Amino acid sequence: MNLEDIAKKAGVSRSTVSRVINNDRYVSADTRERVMRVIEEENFQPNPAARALVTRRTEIIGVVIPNTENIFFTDNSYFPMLLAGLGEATRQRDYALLLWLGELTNKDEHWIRKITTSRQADGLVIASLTHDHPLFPRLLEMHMPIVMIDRPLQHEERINYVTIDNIHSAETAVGHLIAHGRRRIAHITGHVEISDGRDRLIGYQNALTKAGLPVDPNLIYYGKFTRTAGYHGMKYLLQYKPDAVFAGGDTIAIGVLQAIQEEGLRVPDDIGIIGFDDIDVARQSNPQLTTMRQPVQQKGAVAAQLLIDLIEGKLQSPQHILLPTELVIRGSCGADHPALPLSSNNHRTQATKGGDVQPSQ
Amino acid sequence: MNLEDIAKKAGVSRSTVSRVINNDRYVSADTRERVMRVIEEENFQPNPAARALVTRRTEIIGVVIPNTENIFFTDNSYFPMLLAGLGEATRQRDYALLLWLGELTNKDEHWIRKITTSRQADGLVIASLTHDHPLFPRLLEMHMPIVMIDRPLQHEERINYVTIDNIHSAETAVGHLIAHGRRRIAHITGHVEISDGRDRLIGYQNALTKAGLPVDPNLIYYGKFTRTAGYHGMKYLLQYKPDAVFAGGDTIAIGVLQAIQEEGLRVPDDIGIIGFDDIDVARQSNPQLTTMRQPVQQKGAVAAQLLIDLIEGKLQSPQHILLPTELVIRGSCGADHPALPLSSNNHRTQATKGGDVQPSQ
DNA sequence: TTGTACGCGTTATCAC
DNA sequence: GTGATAACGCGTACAA
Repeated sequence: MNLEDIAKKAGVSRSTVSRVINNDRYVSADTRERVMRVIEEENFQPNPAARALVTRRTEIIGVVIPNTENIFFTDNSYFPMLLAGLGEATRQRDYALLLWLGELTNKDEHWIRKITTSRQADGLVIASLTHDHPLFPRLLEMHMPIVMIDRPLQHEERINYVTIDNIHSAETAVGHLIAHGRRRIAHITGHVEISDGRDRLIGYQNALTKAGLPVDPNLIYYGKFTRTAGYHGMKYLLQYKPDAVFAGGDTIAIGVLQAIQEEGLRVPDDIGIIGFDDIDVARQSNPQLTTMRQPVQQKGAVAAQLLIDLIEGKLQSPQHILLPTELVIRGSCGADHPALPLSSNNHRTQATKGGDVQPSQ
Repeated sequence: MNLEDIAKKAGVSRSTVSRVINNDRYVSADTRERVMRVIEEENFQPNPAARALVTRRTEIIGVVIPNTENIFFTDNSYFPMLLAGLGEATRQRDYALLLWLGELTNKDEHWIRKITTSRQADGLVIASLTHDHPLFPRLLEMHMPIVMIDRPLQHEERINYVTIDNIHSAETAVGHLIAHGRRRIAHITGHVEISDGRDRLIGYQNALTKAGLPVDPNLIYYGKFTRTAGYHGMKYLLQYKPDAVFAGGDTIAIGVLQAIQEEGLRVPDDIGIIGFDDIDVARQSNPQLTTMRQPVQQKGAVAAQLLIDLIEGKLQSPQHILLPTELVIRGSCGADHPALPLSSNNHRTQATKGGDVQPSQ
């Protein structure tokens, strides 16, 4: 079935059918109806390849998740939620979603080339790209629009991205611990090759400095966004007797909690914990995690919308979007109410008491 | 850049370039080399739309996850792992992956039509489709190959699928509880509109019957594959004093554990638990979950491979593939060693002692 | 308002 | 071995 067949059945020419399908104004009401009827009858869909060939648009957006090494799909729910947001927005705009899951193998070159030069998508959303990934330099040569999730660590000014204010959010989190009397606050970082990891470290340092506290290198453990990193990091850090830990992510925080409890110490009494993300696990631990919530699903949705706006020429590059975060206070930090003088100079980051509609442990 | 341009640069005709790209035998060694050089220089990739238009193949497989209602992306890691497997296999075969995330909205009709009739993919992998989903009847009219993950509850004989032997696996799990002295074994099901949920229920009943135990309807709670269902289901079931629970999935089991511990009862002493899946959370609870492991990632990979084989005509429909499962014994069932006379008549399902390389709580 | 004719970039079928 | 050339199905000037 093609336009020609439909045209014949409806007693019109092929171009008229095309006009009907593309909502061209210059079609009389009853021709349109007649054609529509046939289209419905035949359950006809125009051939996307033929269409793409002439319009040079596929109405597909590509989503690249470059580093899959377990973390992405087993250790936490960050990427799944991102995908949910991306999928939802993509669908609303009537686009399709091409998913590229990466891995660091030898075939990377072929994979990268396929992603960047094959015109299977009209644009790309790229999540959590490390600045040293071979894909990075290729992005700059590309002809289609790109939106990165997380602030790129190079060429920031030229690249579209959507993220949160990691630095300030981390400052707020650590500031909260300080405000509640913690003095030896440790930090376990996520991947510092990604701005999410790096900026939270910076925010941590800022908070200490602003409070007149020393930044002790011994209290910083360079990890990854995994439970295992949190666990081992904490085991290591315990020798330096921290009274609180700011974890670069909730998954890390879960590992931290486990390590602390294994040593017979109490959370939050002996050591307070604050996580980051507010993903599922934050509510499933005992005590539940105090954490800096970021709108992960919304990040995905906004990224997709932005990309499509770029593709359709409704917006011009570069676009930089910051989404709001929120400190959610639960049991792990030892303050059952928000400290008062927090984040007064930034309207994007607010401290609120975290509700919990889920069953609690 | 197109074939014509490359041809000009290489001093040959367009057809020759096409032959080189498609590895046609009838090209002399040095013409091939000359053409290849130009292709490399220009970083040329043939236009997929033009190619698809004539070959009628996109080299893209579609992956449909029909019901997204949170569960898929926040409550457990089943679908992410499936996706990891699908992505890996797809990539190995040099295909791309088009992801369709569903939701039950009014726009479904449009969405379904787009999936089934637009030729953007050469075939479809469909995960966990409920038998009452509007997509189901449409599948049967389709012209491209389809592989379902999970046994379809209708037209099983006509549809390709890859799954596990849920019935026998559930029997083995429950049999294990029985062998260790449990007599009042409850069951919280997953979605029984999916074979994964339904067949495990059947296996549960079979095991009881074979052991001469009564099947008490009061001990069966019809739930979903979520932690919340497990939690509420268990709260409800406690009035009937079960001494063990077979949970339809690990996520359910986590909710069960939480509910039991909240009531001051001990696992496994007062109530034993066996889960299903062996996803991440199974090792993160205290006690860790005894569970029936299924190879989720492999399910995805095998489904993708099967679909591509079908597309390329290497295999004929229908194909039914069963993957092996394995009982992993940890702390929650109260048996620190496998019971002896289990699963003796089925080589696909083995009982082994579960190792744990992860830090334990 | 509708129809005609051309071009999009490939592959495939012929000749040579 | 290689080069013309006819599809593939659609959008879109341009003509009517």
